[in-house]
Amino acid sequence: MANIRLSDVAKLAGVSPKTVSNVVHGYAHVRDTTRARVQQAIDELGYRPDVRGRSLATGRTMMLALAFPDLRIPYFAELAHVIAEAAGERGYRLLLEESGGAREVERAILSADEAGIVDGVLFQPVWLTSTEIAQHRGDIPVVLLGENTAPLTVDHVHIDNIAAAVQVVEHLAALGRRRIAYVCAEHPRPSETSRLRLIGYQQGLEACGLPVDPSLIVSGTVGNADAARDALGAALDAGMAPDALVCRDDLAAMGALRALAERGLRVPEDVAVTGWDDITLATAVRPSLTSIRADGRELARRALDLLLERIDGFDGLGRHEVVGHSLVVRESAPGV
Amino acid sequence: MANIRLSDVAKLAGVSPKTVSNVVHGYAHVRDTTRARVQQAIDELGYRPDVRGRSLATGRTMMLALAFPDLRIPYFAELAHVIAEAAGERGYRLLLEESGGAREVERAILSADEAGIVDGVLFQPVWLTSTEIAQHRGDIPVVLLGENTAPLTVDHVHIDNIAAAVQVVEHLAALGRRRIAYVCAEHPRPSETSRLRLIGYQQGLEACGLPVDPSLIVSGTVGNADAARDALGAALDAGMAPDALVCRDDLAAMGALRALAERGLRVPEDVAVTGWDDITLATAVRPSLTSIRADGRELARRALDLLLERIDGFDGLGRHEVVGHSLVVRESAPGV
DNA sequence: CTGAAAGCGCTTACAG
DNA sequence: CTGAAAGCGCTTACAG
Repeated sequence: MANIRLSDVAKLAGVSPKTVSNVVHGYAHVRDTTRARVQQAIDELGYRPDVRGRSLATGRTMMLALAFPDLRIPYFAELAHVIAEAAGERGYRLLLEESGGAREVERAILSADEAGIVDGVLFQPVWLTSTEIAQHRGDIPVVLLGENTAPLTVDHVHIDNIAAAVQVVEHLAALGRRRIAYVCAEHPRPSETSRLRLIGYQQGLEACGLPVDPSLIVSGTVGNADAARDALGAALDAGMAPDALVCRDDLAAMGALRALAERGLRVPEDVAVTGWDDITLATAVRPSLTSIRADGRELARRALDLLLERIDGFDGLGRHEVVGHSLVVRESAPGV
Repeated sequence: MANIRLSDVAKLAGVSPKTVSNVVHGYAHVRDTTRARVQQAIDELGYRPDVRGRSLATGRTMMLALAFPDLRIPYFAELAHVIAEAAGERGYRLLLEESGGAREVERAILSADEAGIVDGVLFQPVWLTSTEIAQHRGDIPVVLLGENTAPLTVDHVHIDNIAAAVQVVEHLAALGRRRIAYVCAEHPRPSETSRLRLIGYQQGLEACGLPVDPSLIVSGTVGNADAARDALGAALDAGMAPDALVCRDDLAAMGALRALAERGLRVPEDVAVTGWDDITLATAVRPSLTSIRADGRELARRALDLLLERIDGFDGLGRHEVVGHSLVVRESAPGV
């Protein structure tokens, strides 16, 4: 069963390839009778246009890549969903690429040794430095996502992590909490995301007139609830006695919830807890999580707009856009 | 900055396109000096082969699609991760397509009105019937995932849902539980997945000599922890008094945990709870979830093997393969 | 409003 | 071991 080509349709309908193409793309200025004849030939043969031919001819693949650490981390899966949806609305398919949070994979993603797969890349790096990013993927447009430092030449969309962290600390301080710990800080070197959240945490403490106490910083692996549970558990057993926890993300918060419960500490009565990302399951755990929520749809919209402008030829300096966030208050750290 | 083509490399190296192609693909039988000269030209020009040209010429896109309901459901995100990894090992990229669990989108996925995007499709349908599936996607090979009924002509990989559900019930019965409820059954019409799990649930009860009590079936929306919490909560408030819960999936189990805790019921002392899928977060909640775990890597391996055989021209009847599963015992329904 | 020709970037027999 | 030619399936100016 050989594939049916556009020329087969043209032959059957008795028109030129160009006319078939016009009908397929719904161009105006095709005589109605001609259009009907072509459409009938298409239906009769079961013709389905081949995107490779089109792509080679137009130079566009109508496919975008989204590169990020790991699909198994709920925040990224949910982000991918939103971006795929937004891309679809703009006529683009979305190809997901997982870096595994590995520096060399991130580098490989940017230096893509094959061309013609996607028209542009949305990239959320963890480890790549600004300089490395500057030498990007052939000449495919790239827009950076997340709280990294972006080179001057590259577009970048993110939320204000520092402000969000300050907000979290202020919320906890307003609840009367004084010994506000941070869980987990990556060890030994924090990612840019972690760094900004830590800065905001410290800034928030200072703004509230609370002492910054290094013994309240819990180090540990990020992106893993069980690791957070273990790290916090060890800290608690070693005598740390916080009355609130700023968790780096909701996964850490979930692990923290376990560690606290296992030690008979009540949330929020004894220890208030906040998460970050507001993943779907934040409302499913008990107590439900107070969390920082980025405006995902807005993030997707802005990032895509910037990327499509690049694809359309915009060649100016990198744009840096800040997307809104909010503190969603739930049981784990209720309002006053 | 026009793209560099293979012919540019050929010209610079002073060889034919064929030779460049040979070098790019690492074919043997290219003189070493020639290879070196070509490689130097490639590096010098920064040549990156264009996959569309290759794809058009070979007929292969080296891309596969994975179609399923929703990336935001942890089980699917984790499945996608495993399959993407396995596909990568075989030299294929994976394109994700979300159906949103909508029948018409599922149909559109299978009848794909564009050709040349992927070489084959891994498809986990929710609503499509066997007959509808039989008329599939142009002539692209399809392998079905999950517990649906597959047409005789289509390959199919799944776990034994009925046996797994029986196993769950037997585990709970061995703990001495007698009033084992099921959460949630889709209302009004269950998906094939739900149907099989319900059958196994009933079969398990009968095997254990326990009465099948329709009042212990909680109906509700699937794939949403909060919906499960509300549905179970309403049932409990209406007087249902189970001593164990077979939850349709881990999300339902998480919702159930909340509903129980909110009513002062202890898990597992008062009510034992089991989930299904063994998502990563199953170990993060408290109590951790006893859950059915499909062998995901095996599932990915078998499904991909079948699909690649089809792509290579195998044209026999549909193969149906059953992949292993296990009951992972944790706190929510411990061993005896 | 429609047609004929060239080209997008590769690979694949077929010669040599 | 390497070359020249044709073809994969589309679209895009350019004519008419």
